[in-house]
Amino acid sequence: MVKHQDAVLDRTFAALADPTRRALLTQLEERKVLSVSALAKPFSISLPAIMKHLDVLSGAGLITRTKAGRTVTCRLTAEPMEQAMDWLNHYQRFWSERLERLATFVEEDQ
Amino acid sequence: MVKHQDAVLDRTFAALADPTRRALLTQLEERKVLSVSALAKPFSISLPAIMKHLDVLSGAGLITRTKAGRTVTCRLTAEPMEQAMDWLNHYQRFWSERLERLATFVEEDQ
DNA sequence: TTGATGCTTAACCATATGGTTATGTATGAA
DNA sequence: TTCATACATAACCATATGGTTAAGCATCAA
Repeated sequence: MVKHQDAVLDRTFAALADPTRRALLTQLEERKVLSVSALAKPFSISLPAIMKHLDVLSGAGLITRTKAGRTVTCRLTAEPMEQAMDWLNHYQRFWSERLERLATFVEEDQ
Repeated sequence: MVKHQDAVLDRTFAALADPTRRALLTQLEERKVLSVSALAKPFSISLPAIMKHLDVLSGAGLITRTKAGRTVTCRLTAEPMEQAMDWLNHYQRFWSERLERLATFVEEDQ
């Protein structure tokens, strides 16, 4: 059942592939919680466009939204990023190997 | 000039957002170099579909293709993944902080 | 209660994405 | 030379994506 994990990576990487969405996440990392309108303010695109980005982000589980009165506050839930990191980490080992092999080629040690 | 780096992340994350492309990269990590047709064999989709995925991967700089005679061999170039890792790493610090704060709440140490 | 604020939904649009089949081109083998 | 192999290109299709404007619905303040 790798399928489910696959879908998580699909949604996580797809969510991270847009600069506006990465900027939204960065905002949320700097100032812990923000309302939807506060999040939207720095951007030149319309509110509905921001809403769609937030839908994608919460669909990927990267943020959570809680409604209090008429304002919705967003906060990071960075856990899915950990899975993305784990996947990429596999390849970090690949570069490391390449670098090590290069190093071994120059000087012999164990 | 963050714009250029932005585009690299766009293309890298977008490339990684597809399970077929991730599978292709995994193939290339396991068996160092592979021809296009060898890469395509395990998949049920058509060769042109695979070719398009390879275009995306090399467009993101994640693979390089070299032609020898009539066969094209592909190999990993994992460097752009490092940038993706760096970006995600920023957020790993965020989780770590949260976990540390939780830990500090339980037991006091420096 | 009236109106502004904060978010949501709907309808629409252009372009991108991920796939197909069909056809073309160059190379290697017989 | 002839044919199969290995890859490339073209034309097409359905759906997804990222944006818009317009309109709607709660809620808080006056």
